[in-house]
Amino acid sequence: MCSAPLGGNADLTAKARIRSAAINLFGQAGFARTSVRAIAAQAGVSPALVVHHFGSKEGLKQACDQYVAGELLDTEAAAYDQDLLGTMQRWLAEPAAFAAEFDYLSRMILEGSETGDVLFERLVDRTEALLEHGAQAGQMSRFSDVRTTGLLVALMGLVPLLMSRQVGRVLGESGLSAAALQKLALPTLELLTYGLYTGSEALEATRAAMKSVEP
Amino acid sequence: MCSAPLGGNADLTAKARIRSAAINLFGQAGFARTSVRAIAAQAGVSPALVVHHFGSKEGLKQACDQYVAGELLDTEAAAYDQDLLGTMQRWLAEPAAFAAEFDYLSRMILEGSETGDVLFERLVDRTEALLEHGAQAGQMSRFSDVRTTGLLVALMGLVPLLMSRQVGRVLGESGLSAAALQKLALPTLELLTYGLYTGSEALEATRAAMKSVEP
DNA sequence: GTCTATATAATGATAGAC
DNA sequence: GTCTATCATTATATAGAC
Repeated sequence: MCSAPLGGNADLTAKARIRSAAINLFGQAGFARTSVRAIAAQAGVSPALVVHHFGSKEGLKQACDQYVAGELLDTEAAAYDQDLLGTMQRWLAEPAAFAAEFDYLSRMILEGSETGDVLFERLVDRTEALLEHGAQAGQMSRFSDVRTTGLLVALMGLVPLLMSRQVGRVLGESGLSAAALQKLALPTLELLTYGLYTGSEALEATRAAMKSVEP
Repeated sequence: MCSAPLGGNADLTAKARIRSAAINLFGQAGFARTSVRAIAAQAGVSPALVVHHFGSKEGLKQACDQYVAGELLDTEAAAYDQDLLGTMQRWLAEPAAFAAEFDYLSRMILEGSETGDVLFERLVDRTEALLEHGAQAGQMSRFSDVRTTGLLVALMGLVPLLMSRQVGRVLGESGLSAAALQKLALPTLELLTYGLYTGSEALEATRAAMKSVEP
């Protein structure tokens, strides 16, 4: 609510317009495939001004990283301390006002920026804490390795965002639209509630296989 | 077994050496960040020869796509018709002889090549079939939307490969090593066996929330 | 702060000799 | 098939006027 969605750029300062354009283009095409010229063109300024404000293309990227990470953490803090998966899905359900930021976030995590790595690790931390809390409250299963399980659950929550193109393709939607999320919600909950296997044969088989290797 | 792992390149033809170098470098750094010159250098040939054999950088990429996809499907066919998740984990457990191909496969899926998209859709198809078979045999749960559940399970199996860097980071391993896979195996099976939630409250809440939106 | 003009380097691709 | 040499384009970044 406090953060202005991108899009109506006319009244922003040139610096903010450049950053906004960069978030858009980096998010759409990735860092390497996006030129300073293209960013300048979309922002309606000269290429030189981009460098003047951000030092270099790399500097611009880091500014974008910081900005998006900040937006994310602010909004996250504002939206009570509920689980992150729910929070993210709430954002995603919004009328795509934050679509550009989410595309950028996806690139940030996929293209290996330091800020993205830190953000991801924080997500795993929170998910792990969520699992511990849920287990204590009796609402969630107890797992032998909570850290790794937290990693897996965090990945499950994140992967539709990271692979929005393929998810959209399979579901017959364009990207991670509201309709696509709608289709994902129930199956995700079913899978997390019933599990995939009806019995523990697969699990026991894996346990046995691992014991025979590890002595 | 029938496919020669990369690495010992000395006895290959120049064309094969170029393709091998390209798979390595594209897999490590991505398509846009890898130059034809760098590929030529690693293959020990001139940049011009790369273009001579493959027409263009884009042509080289498509040749790599086809090659890796072919390797994958061949090996897949050879390894009886078991489930893909198991097959992939078996490959991944190999002493990293196929590491380059897997890095490339990851790029292929993440960077949106047509071949990668087709490969992914096939993976979802197989996973869906696996779910149907498992449900009929009584070994797997029945889901309201088998297609979407197949998508989710396929994503779960694929995501450690696609995010090997972050997974390695969190697990204290370098990338998706054999040790990292070892750490992932049991928690994955636990999650798929017990599910995350002990009760169906979360599921029912989602069902209710969706009914109130959809009419 | 913002521009035009330009330096400098790297890129993908071509021409033609061997 | 393979090379050297080179072209044309594009990239990031700088210099300096306004």
